[in-house]
Amino acid sequence: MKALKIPEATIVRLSVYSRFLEQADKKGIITISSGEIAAGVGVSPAQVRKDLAYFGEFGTRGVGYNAKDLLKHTLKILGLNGKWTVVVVGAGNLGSALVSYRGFRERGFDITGVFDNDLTKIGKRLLDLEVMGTERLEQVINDNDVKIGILTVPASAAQDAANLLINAGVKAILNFAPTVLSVPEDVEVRDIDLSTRLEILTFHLCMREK
Amino acid sequence: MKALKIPEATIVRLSVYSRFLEQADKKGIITISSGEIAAGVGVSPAQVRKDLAYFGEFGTRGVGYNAKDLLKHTLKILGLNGKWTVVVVGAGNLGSALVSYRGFRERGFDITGVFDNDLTKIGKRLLDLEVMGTERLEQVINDNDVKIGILTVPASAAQDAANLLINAGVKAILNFAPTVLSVPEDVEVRDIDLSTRLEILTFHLCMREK
DNA sequence: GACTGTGAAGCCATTCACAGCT
DNA sequence: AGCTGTGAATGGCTTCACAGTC
Repeated sequence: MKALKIPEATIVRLSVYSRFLEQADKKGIITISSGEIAAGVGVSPAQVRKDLAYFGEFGTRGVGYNAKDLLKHTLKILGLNGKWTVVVVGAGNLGSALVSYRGFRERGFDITGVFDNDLTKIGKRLLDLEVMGTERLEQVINDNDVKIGILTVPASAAQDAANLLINAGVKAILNFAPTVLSVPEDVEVRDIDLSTRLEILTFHLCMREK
Repeated sequence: MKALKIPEATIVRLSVYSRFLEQADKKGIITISSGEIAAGVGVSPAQVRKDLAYFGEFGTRGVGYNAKDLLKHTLKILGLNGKWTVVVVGAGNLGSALVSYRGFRERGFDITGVFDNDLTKIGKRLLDLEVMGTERLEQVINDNDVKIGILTVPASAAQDAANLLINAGVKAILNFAPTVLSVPEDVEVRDIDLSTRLEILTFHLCMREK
């Protein structure tokens, strides 16, 4: 079992398999084959087997995988055997929506702080949290051992906000601001660029009408 | 120049180049090189040239690209020379946030309807829109020639909502529900799975501490 | 001298096909 | 007979390197 160079696409699919296995397990399914998983998530059976094989031998030849077992393995691989505390910087519409997003909690993510430096937003209540000024960012991050930050500030404020997070000890950033962040190489960044996502669709719509 | 098989990654980058060029143009920059674009968006100069070359010869050897010109080309390629009307299905926190998301309007996307079948949400005001019941979906889509739908409903409701959109004539769906949609092959779907995005980060955090 | 456009090379991910178990 | 695990083949994207142009 060698965990040397794993394709990012494999990790993305692993997350999807993991959720699919959760459902299967809930339905009482005991044994599941690569073909069944593949059909459920829309990839090829060979892809499922290859992806899993990066991390070990979880199945039984001639039989398949034990659903509950494989679920545990996928969660472990993704680092989801435990809670993660997360902070959100940017308490606009998007940031506020993410604080209430159930999908995060269901997968073990706990948002422990929301920050903004807009005075009109500070003090606003979101679920059981109150929007704080960014001067309290460092303290909250230290107190709760936060390793992950979500950035939902305007592009113009994104680099500054990222620097605050990084200085306070955050090691991973999910960036919704449509801008390229520069960060030290021990910090992981992934972007979610909402407009770009829509533009992929418009591109294809245009292609088709030819 | 033939536009036969263009990598999805190229389209994603094109969207990023396009936004970068908008900023450059705003700053009064007339001429820009592949190296400058590359530095601005974090890719290699060769990648920039290769991406652009899929669609034509936009530059001048020995000189570079005309910023305004190239901007226009990229927008045209992405289908952004004009407005796109969009509907949002699911008026929860996330759907509501997207209705107000400025990034969409800045790139020519106009949200013309928000729908839900939760009676407590119908009638709620979001900017200049009022949340409607899904029975009015088809009419709004037809009246406004809507080709794009954004899905922000729970996973359990996603396939039904997608079917409504497709039956009404929508040809592209941006799906935030963590589930695999089945759609006819003339409909484009792209997923944004927020939890998966975070899980990529936790995976890497776990790798690192070894 | 500087920079684009592009064929060729290199690299990485997916698919194939089959040996190995049950 | 059925299904996993995997080396080999394939396919596709990125990088290289240079000819072509200003």
